[in-house]
Amino acid sequence: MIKITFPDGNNKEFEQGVSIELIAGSISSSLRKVSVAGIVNGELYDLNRPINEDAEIRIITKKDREAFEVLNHSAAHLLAQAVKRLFPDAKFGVGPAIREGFYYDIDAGVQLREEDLIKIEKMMKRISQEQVQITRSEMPRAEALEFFKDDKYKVELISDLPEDEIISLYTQGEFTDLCKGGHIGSTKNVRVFKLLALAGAYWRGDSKREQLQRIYGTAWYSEDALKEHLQILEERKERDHRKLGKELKIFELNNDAGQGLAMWLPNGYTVRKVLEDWVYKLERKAGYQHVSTPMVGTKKLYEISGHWANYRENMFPVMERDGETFVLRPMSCPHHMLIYKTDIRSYRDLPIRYAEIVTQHRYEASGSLTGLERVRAMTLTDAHLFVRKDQIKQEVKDAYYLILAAIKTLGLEIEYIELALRDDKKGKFHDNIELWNEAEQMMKEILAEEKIEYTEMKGEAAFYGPKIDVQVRTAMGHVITMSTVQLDFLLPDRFDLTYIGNDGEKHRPVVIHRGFVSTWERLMSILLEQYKGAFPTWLAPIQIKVIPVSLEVHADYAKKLNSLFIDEDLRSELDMREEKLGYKIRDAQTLKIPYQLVVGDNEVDSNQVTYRKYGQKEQVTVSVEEFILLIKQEVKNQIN
RNA sequence: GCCGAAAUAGCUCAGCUGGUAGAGCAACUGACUUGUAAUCAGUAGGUCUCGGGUUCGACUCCUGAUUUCGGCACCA
Repeated sequence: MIKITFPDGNNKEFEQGVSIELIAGSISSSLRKVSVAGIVNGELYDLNRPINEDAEIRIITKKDREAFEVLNHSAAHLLAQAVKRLFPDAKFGVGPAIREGFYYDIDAGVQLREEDLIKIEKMMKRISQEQVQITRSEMPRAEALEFFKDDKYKVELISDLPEDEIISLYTQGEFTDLCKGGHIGSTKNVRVFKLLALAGAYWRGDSKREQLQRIYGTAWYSEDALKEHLQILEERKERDHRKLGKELKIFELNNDAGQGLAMWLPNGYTVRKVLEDWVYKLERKAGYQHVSTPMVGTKKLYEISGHWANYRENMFPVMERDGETFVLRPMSCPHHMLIYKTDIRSYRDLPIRYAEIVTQHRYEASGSLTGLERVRAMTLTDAHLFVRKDQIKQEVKDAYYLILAAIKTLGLEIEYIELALRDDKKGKFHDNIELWNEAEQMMKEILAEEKIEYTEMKGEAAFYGPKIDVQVRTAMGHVITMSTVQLDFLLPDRFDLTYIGNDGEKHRPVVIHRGFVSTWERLMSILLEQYKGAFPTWLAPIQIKVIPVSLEVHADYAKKLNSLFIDEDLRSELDMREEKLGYKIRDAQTLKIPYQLVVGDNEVDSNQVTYRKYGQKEQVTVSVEEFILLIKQEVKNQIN
């Protein structure tokens, strides 16, 4: 007999070799029906996998997050089996469950086309109907290498496992896959699914290696759930900043201007200017000094910093004149280093915080360009903090909390905080391991002291140091970096930055690089998606639309109001077109203008306004003074 | 950059198996003069992304390029 302990601490004796399915059944038959797998001593177990020793278990039912993973993982196997039937030469990379479904990386022997997905999906349905048992087996590593000898990808995966590893396999009918599990028992349980996309994906994420074809799909426990998911995918398109940016006239991308070179339209630039002014004030209050530096610099400048060696491929082509070579500035740290050097610095001067609204150019790979999210010319408020070592922690924390406050004001949700560290594999990191360890250790201490939860990302650091990245999720489901605080012990060295300590000796300052709320371009894309284009009043390009009921009778009053609002520093527009009232109202609503004012006899007679707030049905009538007060309060408090 | 797909009027889209294009909205003109999501009528608008080819004839088929989209890689 073995002892099975449940999550609530209770335990019960079972025969050795009992399974999750049997345990669930012993509790109730209804529980058994909704069970899909179990966690046994921290490991994911199939329903029928024997449990041979005392164990803490948790039964996973269809409602649990893990159940979705199990189903989708099995769907990936089903996909592979179907591909193998249709393309017998097919070889397989990896096929995991992901956040919203699954994928499998496949080398089908031929180039798959999108229309093949239909055939593959049909085959999957057929295999599902065959109700093939999915069974687990284990074999020693050497045997597994022999078993998979025809699939070079699997061989490579197995070869990377330790010598003494027992390899687990899952077999369904004629198809066997290398896999840790767990799975869902039978192909009949993978009934509701849809293949969504065909894409390229480099083997092992390495662009120097072969490119496999990745098929994405999603599997659910019911038709309704699948339908709902597909509905969500549709609705996301409504939030897409590219669509909203066009509808609301925020920005324009035109090939004659150049790929990834966005133009800000009046509405977009208005929002950007509000953001710029806001951030400028925040930085001033936080003790930053603003500087301004040129958009072009010598190649030499970036050779000193090390950016030329690391990123020359991602810079715009060089310009040469009179024996000098120039580049369009891809970032601003070198300039700020030089500004630091304009004077002898004392330990009493530090920290020095330079901020700048910087336009920078990067020749991003064509395939990575995405609306305003990823562009080749971008403007951001960049900052470099020059600090003593004993000031690092406080300055990093202050910078971090300033970022957090800003993100909160913008009403954005943080997906997670990432600590980007170096790893041994990539060659880009500078080679002073001692400095690296010190910097990484300090970042970890800061995060621990502030009780900030974070995810470690090895190999994601900048070449000069570790960084704390604030990640947000876009409407389309991508995670992108919003803000960053980076610790840099390298560039001060390269630029030979010094300050005089209280010992009278020269010391090296440390630089903290800070990206505040990404670039204005990317921030705009995030905000558009966040607000679905309905900007809060303080950001809205047009805050008020004044609509006279009758052009003849109410035009003067409408004009008077509009001028009054503009004098009060509010962004108001007048709709004097010869159109029907309903038409103008619809137009104002479509443009998602926060305050829509319809003025007619009632308002003229009483010197009042009747407003309708965007997103609300009700109409409110107040005095003009009251309205101005109300809206100014809202702007001042940056209410979302 | 790589893999897959797409490109038709300012915008959103239709256009069957090849016979040189159509709708709605927007624009313009005129009429209507309006109290909370589209008034009516008319006019104009297109090298069907750009080259090359097949064909009597190409928006449609083939081919090359460009851009966009979905991914991958990259992201100082």
